Amino acid sequence: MSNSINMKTIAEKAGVSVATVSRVINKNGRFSDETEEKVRKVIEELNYHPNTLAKSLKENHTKVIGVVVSDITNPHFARLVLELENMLFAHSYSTVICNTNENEELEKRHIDTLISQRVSGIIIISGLKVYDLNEIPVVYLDQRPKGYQMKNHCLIETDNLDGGYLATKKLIEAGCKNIAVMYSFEKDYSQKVRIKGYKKALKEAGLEEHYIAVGKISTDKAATFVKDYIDKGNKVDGLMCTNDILAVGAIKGLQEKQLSVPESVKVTGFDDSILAQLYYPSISSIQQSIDRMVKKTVELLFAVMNNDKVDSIYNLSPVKLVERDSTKTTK
Amino acid sequence: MSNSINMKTIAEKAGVSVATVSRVINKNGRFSDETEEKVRKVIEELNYHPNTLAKSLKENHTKVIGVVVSDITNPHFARLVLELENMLFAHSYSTVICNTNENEELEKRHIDTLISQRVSGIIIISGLKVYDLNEIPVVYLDQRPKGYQMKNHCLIETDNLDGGYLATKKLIEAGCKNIAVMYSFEKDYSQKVRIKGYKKALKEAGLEEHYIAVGKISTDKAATFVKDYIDKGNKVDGLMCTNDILAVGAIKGLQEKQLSVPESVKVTGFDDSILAQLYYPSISSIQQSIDRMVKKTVELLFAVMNNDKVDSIYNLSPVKLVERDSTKTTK
DNA sequence: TTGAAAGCGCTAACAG
DNA sequence: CTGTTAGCGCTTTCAA
Repeated sequence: MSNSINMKTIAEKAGVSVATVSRVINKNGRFSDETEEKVRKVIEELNYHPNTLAKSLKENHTKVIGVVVSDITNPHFARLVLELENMLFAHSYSTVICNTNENEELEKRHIDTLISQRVSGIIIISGLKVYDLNEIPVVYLDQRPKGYQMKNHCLIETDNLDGGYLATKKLIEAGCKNIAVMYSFEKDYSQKVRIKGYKKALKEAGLEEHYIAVGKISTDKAATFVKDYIDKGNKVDGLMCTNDILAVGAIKGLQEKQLSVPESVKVTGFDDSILAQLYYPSISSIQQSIDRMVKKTVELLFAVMNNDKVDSIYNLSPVKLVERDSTKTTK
Repeated sequence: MSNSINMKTIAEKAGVSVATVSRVINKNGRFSDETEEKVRKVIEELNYHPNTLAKSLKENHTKVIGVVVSDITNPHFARLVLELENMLFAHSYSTVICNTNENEELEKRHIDTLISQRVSGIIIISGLKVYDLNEIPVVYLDQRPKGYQMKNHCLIETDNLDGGYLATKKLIEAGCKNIAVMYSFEKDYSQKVRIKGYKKALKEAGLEEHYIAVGKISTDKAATFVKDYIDKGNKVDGLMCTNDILAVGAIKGLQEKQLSVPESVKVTGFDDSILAQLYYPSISSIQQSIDRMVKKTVELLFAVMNNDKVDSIYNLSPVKLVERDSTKTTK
């Protein structure tokens, strides 16, 4: 083991009992300044680190939260996880991050491991499915899981409807007439709602709907499918993509078809990730309130953990459109 | 606590002793098929998850590895962490990921927490400094820490010298005569060595060295500093950047100065991250052997954990140049 | 093949 | 203010 010195060692060296050592470590009062000093000195000298395992076993709760995420290399998820980890750490909680690769079997194993570790709570950013861990609090973040029920499950999500609507409206305002939506046909809930927003905006403008379905989300697929679409003789001058990765691929594809962005076709992304900021042309994208969502998530999780009363176990965070070059009008 | 049913519950329900339950769970033999079936059935029924805390406390070791990383949103680090997590999980280890924001105080707190959790080992990707955790094995990955000593510390790193050399050589071969290196002046060890490679290549070609130092790594800073450099009347037709983020910023800056890439200036990045692949123009970049490094790291860590003999506690992983548009010759 | 029981390091009730 | 001690859930030795 990493360390065989324990409270008993400290107690003996300091000439006190283990109870006293425990008290000073946990600042539980009931000891004199003099005693405290003695104990602290020994702890320092021996570079003692209390065993969290034993503490948790005894206290019947751990200060660790499990975070289950489908793909940490997706910049949007990475941001979410980073902020979660920071905020949790500030509350003296550790974070165990689990990557599922969108694999159900793997996700199950990860969750079992988390349960065995007796984590205090779990945050799930994968949208795969709903879990009934009765004893252990779960908050779903950003991705609405299959089987979700408003009354039973905690969910913090983004206003995808408004996002889809705002993005599409921007294209309409920029003068686009043939506006298609590009999405992955492995449609998760977020995408569905974003598409709803798209429809709503088109309807208001009296325009027709057009769809470009892509396989698994990747820039290559997006480029291929948009080229196909063009080859089939379809007209597009506006393209609402359900995320930034698709938008990047779409622009690549359009350019290969000699359609310049934004001159010939205007494009919007979703997530306002680093891709949208850095790509050339830079991509107008829907920005989510990451900080707000993370804050809400942690608050809700802690509330459930403490059995506090909560106003609502659901929260919808607002979005805004960040305008960049991909939707510039060139008058 | 998440679960108050324990081995005793299972034992009673199954009409056996806790020792037997433990044996079947851990497949330790010494029980009949009949007994096993009984026990497994009860476990299933009660949806029992053994308490890892108690197990670890008793066994005096945990199956968890701590990973300390300076910035998970850096795509290069995200890749590393993802692969580590996958590989560790395949070995039945959990991963606790800690983000330090390059903050020494925070890193210290994180490491203390990991020690208290009695993690079996720690992988550090931050380059901040060397830690002496005597009892607990540490492997430094990708970033050589300050105070590193070949004899005492485990390190898996990339051949930064060759990387810097290859990138610069590419620029030379592409006909560049005024080749500058752009780096962050918060120079970490990797950057220093990449710059060494740059010098080596220039020397071979009999060219002069030029430096553009940027503050904290960011695209904005990179753009600003490169514009400054041009404004001061300096000539550049080749730019070796010590990472992809700087390269992206540099290209932005050059373009704003009406210097097109690669026509007027050729640029190389480092890390071959998604930025290099997606940016327009796409950026030639040095690719590291992520999979190999991760594999070596885990192997080394486990070897140290098991007190196995190891050939070497150091490993240098090869790099290669991935050529893209930013260094294309336009003859 | 099985069970009883000690003990991992810690906290907290209880006694002083 | 301080110490003694039971017990958290598990593994493992020892005995049967």
